Amino acid sequence: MPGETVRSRKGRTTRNAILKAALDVFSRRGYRAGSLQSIADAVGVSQQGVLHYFGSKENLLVEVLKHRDEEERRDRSGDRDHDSLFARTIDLTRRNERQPDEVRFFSVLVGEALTDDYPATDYVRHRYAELAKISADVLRRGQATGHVRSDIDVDDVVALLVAAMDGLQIQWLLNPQRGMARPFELLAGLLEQYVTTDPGEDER
Amino acid sequence: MPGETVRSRKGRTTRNAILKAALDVFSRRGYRAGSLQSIADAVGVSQQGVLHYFGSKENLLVEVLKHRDEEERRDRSGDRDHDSLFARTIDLTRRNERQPDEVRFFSVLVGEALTDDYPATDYVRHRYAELAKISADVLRRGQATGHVRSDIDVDDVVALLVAAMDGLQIQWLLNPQRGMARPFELLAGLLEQYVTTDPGEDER
DNA sequence: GTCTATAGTTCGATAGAC
DNA sequence: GTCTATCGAACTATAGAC
Repeated sequence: MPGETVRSRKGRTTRNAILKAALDVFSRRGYRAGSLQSIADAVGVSQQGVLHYFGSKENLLVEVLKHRDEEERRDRSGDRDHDSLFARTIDLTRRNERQPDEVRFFSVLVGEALTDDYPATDYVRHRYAELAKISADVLRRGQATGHVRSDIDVDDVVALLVAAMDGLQIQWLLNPQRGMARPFELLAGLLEQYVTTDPGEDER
Repeated sequence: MPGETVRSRKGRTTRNAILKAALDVFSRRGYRAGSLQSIADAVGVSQQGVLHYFGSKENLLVEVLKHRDEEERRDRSGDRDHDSLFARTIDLTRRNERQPDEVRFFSVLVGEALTDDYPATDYVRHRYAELAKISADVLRRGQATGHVRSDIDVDDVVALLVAAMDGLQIQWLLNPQRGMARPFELLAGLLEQYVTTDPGEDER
């Protein structure tokens, strides 16, 4: 049925255009202050046209998050297993510096997720938990193979690494002149040394 | 004129009650989503009563920020000059763990400040610039007295320190079980060592 | 699939009585 | 200093025509 195919193709592209516009609007205004009308205007449809595809504003946010998750998984697929956690995270920082809209989208989202009655707080919490688990597992594998000291608190290291990335993103978004890379590489270097070096003599 | 005094006293306490309620509402809902009505309800006045004292919602935010700045200055007044930057920041972290509402207020505010047309973006930018300047100056004084290595980038160290604090606050607010102190003390220890230790032999 | 019309809220702000 | 009344704007969502 050619008619069906054409209609569904058109729906697809419009749907994708809405997803892209929604990311942009939510990035520039946040979810709460970003209106369906402004998203619709960016795509060239009516506000009701947006709701036709996604049912509600909240569901639109959910779909934007799913879409971003998929694209992130694609970005990360180039990660090499033998790279250290810190080398991988530096790569991520460099990639992020090339997509400020996506970084701002998440930074703004996290801020809103700290407030009450926010539809994506559970998503954000889950996202942090998952990222911490993946990162901690990398370090634990290093401990198993003897590449990482076994007397360090892996969770503290991971929390610090993730925190630095979040905080540097904020500073970078507020003042893009200074990049994120150098302070982050400073931390990565210190942590790399910290997790691999033997403890001092007083510990043995 | 006793009448005048009584009236003005009443105004003062109501005004302060509004400031306190506004911090609470903005902390739990953000500035944009936090309504004057909910602030008024918390104080026990009408929405117009709030506007009587502050003129506009935006001005109310400005006054809340001024009020917080003063209280912070008071908190910091106990800082001892001979403490290192890192010791002072650890103290700040511990103080912050005792006032989650204030921490959330600023974390949410910073997230909103990343969006367009936000009335406090300049304030937030200025706040970061000032904090960075004060912190960098402490390290530079250390360089002048020989306590801090002179071949390190002070700005990178400060950016990293501030970033870690911001990021750990986010994680703590999302999941209060794990405190901020331990990962932050890990960083403070690494940085303390980094800024004071001599460079490796390859540098001399 | 896209539109118009519109319901139903909520919000910040102004005017003016007491 | 605090209130009631009210305006005007913005927003999400539903109903239904084409």
